[in-house]
Amino acid sequence: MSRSTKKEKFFEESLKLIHEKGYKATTMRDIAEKLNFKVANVYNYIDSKQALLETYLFDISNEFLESIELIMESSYAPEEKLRLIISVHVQMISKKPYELSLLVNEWRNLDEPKRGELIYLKMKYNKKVREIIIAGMEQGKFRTMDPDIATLSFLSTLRWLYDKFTDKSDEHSKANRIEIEKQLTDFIFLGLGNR
Amino acid sequence: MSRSTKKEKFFEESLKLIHEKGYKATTMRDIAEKLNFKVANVYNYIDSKQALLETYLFDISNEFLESIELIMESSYAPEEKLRLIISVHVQMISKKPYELSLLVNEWRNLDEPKRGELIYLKMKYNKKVREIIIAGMEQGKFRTMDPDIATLSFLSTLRWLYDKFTDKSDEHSKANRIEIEKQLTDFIFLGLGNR
DNA sequence: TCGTTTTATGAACACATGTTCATGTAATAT
DNA sequence: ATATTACATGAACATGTGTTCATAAAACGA
Repeated sequence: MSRSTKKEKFFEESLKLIHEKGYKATTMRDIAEKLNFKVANVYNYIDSKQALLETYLFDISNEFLESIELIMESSYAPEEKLRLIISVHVQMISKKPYELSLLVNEWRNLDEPKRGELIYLKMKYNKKVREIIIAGMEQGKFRTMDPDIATLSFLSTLRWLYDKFTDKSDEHSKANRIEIEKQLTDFIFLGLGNR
Repeated sequence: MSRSTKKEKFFEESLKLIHEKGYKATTMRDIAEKLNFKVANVYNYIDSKQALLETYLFDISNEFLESIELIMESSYAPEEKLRLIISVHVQMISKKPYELSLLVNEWRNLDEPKRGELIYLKMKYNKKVREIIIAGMEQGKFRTMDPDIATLSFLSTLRWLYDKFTDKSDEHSKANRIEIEKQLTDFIFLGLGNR
């Protein structure tokens, strides 16, 4: 097993464990056992359990924020911006479904002050989406509706996607990813209704 | 403080604690402290921590399933059925937001076999929604799209509502509840797009 | 008032868990 | 071949946690 692969394997397996059992329910001994070594050795890979969680959450959060900031600063129209956001989400989820799962489910297990920092990042992200939606309404491109509910609904639709990619019961190809993006975009802009 | 109120208070405060800290992170001592008594006394209200979680999760699940079964067995058209489901969700969430939060976030902390049982109930529910959506598509009332994505998106939009009702930063009246239901229904059937 | 139920407590136990440390072996680089 | 880095272990510690038990006030119904 090559050099960096060992550390990668560690982060990969730990991530999956935390995803499936939850952060609090996953013990350092669980992680060690999954990797076929003893507890003490875990600390050659990471400083603490808390640091492990932080790594996953902030890495993925920052990656997300960078994307949305680029989109925000572009001159695309609101509708195009939302399309891009959907696209980024689907790409991200197809590449890092377990990280996304943690971001949804485990952020509150962060200790302060990291917890506050992450909440701040999340709020920042939500506000940007909200701005885009409001802009779209003002330009008459989106239906006029409560901006909070619109934002919440939009984001909710994207949040649960990781389910489809962490679920081992079926396989997903790249072609599938593109199709999912289309399906989602249609749902968000057109809804379930027929015309 | 009257007789049953004491027990009610116990379940109410425990519920809020678990909602805000998470099941694993909430200790029996936390609960005792919040209610101004000592740990041992907790066991005069509930048999075990696990039993506490089970109570919340299965009560709310069954309540949900009863509703959807009535809806399923009715002769309403698919679109009306979905409208009813949305309505039930919003009502439920406005009445029991914390229970709903647990159902979304804490089900995996159940020990087997209860965990499996709850997953089964959830799948049962999802399948029924899926059936309605497929029926609607076949009757040409809904846009034709991937039924899995449609189902997932529909449910996702409803799942996160508890956020709005557990968030202490703003107040919610009954009037608000009706309006939220309308907003959500429109989002789901019409999407964000203008016509 | 007396018996019963409800509500409460301190003390203790058994076990799990995050972490440290001193030490050892295997792999790699120079 | 040797120095350095990566990977691994056993043992131990401090603390946290769910739970039990014997017991006692307090509240309540008769």
